[in-house]
Amino acid sequence: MITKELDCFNIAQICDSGQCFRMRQKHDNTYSVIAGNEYLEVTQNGNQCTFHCDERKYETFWREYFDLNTDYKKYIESIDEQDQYLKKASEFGFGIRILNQDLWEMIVSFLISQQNNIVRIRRCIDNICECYGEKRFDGSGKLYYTFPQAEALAELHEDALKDSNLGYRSKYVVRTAKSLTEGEVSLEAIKQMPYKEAKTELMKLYGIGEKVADCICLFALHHFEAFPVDTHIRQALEGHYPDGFPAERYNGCEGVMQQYIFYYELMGKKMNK
DNA sequence: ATACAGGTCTTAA
DNA sequence: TTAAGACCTGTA
Repeated sequence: MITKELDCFNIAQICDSGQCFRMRQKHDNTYSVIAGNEYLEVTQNGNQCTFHCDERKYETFWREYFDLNTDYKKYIESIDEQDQYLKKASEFGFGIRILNQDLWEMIVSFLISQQNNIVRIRRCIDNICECYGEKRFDGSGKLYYTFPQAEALAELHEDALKDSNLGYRSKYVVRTAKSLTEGEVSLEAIKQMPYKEAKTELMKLYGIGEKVADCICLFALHHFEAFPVDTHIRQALEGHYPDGFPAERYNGCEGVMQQYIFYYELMGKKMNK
């Protein structure tokens, strides 16, 4: 177990920010997450964060995963004093971080996310992990499933994932898996590309449009200049930025601001009611 | 009941 | 180039 005192880190906010669909609340202050081949539980009390793993795993995997080398306070402090809306949003979601998640997993996750709600997205991803992923046990015997490889999904019939509750998105995932295993598009190449090139390349995949491509760029490739615009963000922009979001001012960290806004729109409203 | 979820693709003007 | 329609399914 590793305990750290962390600023701008709140596991509950990260869990609810809708970028990782394999993170859950376990108990009051404890959350679980599955990433790559690993399972982790995190307990947080105030600034004290306990990672239930050994130091080596923390240093070689989870530190990078949670983006703990990045100073988010710097981004929050860079917010325009005049912009009360963004200031409130960042105060509300001060502990959000942009995770470093697996590229293939984010492609599938955000293909599924379109025109969908977060509860069902989670269920869909659980389903395909249990159906096509591999069984694993963590140190204390806890069973979990890894995210399936592209090869496992590429061989399916285009409608096969309807059984996993994907609906019409089934063929998007299967065809995309095929494109990747056949080498039509290379994930390793995409990882080396700058933002705009990577986005263009991702949009060659069936079912990936501008919004989903931006989510993938932000959550897997760590391109902070990506600013995904979905229905919630569009509403917020119409209400608070009639002349457009001041992207120039937040050049290079638009995606971080997007997350504060998204979380504030999603969770802030829920708490008002 | 009807609209809407972290949209994209297809088809027609 | 733009705009309407279709698309799975669950929830409020």
